[in-house]
Amino acid sequence: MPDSAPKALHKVKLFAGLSPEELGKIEVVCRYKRFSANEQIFDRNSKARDVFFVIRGKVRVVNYSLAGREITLDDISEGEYFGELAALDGQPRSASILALTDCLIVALSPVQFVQVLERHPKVALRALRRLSQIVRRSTERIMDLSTLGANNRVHADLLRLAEAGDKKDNTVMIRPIPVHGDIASRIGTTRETVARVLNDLARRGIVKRTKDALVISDMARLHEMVEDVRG
Amino acid sequence: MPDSAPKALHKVKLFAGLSPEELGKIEVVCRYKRFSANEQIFDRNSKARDVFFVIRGKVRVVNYSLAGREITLDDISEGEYFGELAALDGQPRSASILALTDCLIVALSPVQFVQVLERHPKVALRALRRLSQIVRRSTERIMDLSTLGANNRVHADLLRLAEAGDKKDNTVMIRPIPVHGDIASRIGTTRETVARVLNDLARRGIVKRTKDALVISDMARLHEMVEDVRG
DNA sequence: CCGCCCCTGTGACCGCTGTCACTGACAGAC
DNA sequence: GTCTGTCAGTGACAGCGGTCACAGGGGCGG
Repeated sequence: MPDSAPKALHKVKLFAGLSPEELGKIEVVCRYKRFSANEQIFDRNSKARDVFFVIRGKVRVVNYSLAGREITLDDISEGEYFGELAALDGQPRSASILALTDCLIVALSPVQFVQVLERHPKVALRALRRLSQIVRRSTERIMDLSTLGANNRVHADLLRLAEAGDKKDNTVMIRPIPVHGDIASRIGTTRETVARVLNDLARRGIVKRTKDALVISDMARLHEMVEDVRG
Repeated sequence: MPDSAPKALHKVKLFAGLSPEELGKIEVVCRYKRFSANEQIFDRNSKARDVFFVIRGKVRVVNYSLAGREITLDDISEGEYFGELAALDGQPRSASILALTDCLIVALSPVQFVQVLERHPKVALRALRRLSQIVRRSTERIMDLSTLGANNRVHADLLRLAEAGDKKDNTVMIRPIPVHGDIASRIGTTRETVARVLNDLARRGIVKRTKDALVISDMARLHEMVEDVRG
């Protein structure tokens, strides 16, 4: 067992507040796994039902259209988890998981997972809140896809990225510079469209691309551009 | 208190398995409400956090774009509930609720709701499974919106409607006949597009409209039509 | 320092589909 | 029976944006 084995679970926010003994009991029934960047962790429709906790690294929840188009559903960071859906309802996996970086993951069987939830109401509540969050994000996305055009979706996505950036009044630095293809895959359009929109915004002086950051210099105007067409 | 007051909660599937006394304890802290068809039950972004159980009637979860376009997110029937998101995470409501028919609803405060979940792990698990189901449906929808054209989304929606219809080999009766505008609002397109697609399918002999049902006479072909363009 | 590969920028084309503007059916109200 | 409102069917049109095809550019391994 690798050095990181003992007490990897203390990084898992879902289990915050559990006593060390309780954590230990869970830990002994977990299996450790390592994945390298770009490795597929599991595939949509596969049969296994384990829940996976990301101890180190970052993974992406994706799905592919039959045409091969890749749609990003979510990114999952250290301390979070994935695979609950199948563990909870016994259905096949609803999406595929891709390691974005080298990862250390621990896997818990569905039966054990459910036991933990039953024994620790606080944990169950935390799981409920997380699913709530996912539902909220999904419905926002459905609204965007249903009511906005492709270029407004780019604007909306920039605003979302800006949430996580270095804010300062009307300007925000987004770092690292997002890859166009990634944005496209999140919002359901093409790399080309993203590039065109970004350049259009640059020409209007709303965003700027520096060496290592994407700078939104006029958040207010960006906001308006989304609202306008929604209206 | 109306005749339907005593023991309305036994209709709520979420609480299945609770003893009559336990149910009673929950029931006494509930408030009864009636709504008429087309009445707004609550609005997106409103501040109240109650969970609502549908005792009789049917409601629709909707959202409106700033342009006024109505997007249907889900329909909720007797025995189900809505409003959990806000109750769980304290955020504003993520969507509006519209009564489709006259309804009898009981409301439970967020605090009480959470207490029930904490005291009854089985109930919490059921809630988790329900959210899982919602997440699955949402991601399917996101995939459809991101990868399919408008008319293929109509095909896909017909297939979904067919799931709930009278199946018999290759033909399915869908009753009552869905209103075009409703389909459009679910899949993010317009009434006109739905009409055109349906008539196109009729001309090809794949669906037929009878007095009181929409008959899909060639499920297989319909399936192919979706797969083809996905591929 | 040379290739290579991944990312970006842009033009041309054209098909899908949303919008607008009507017509027509049907059903319930009075 | 007539009126009115809701739902359905269809044509014309234009514009968004997906697709294809290249041209750079910058970083990294060897």
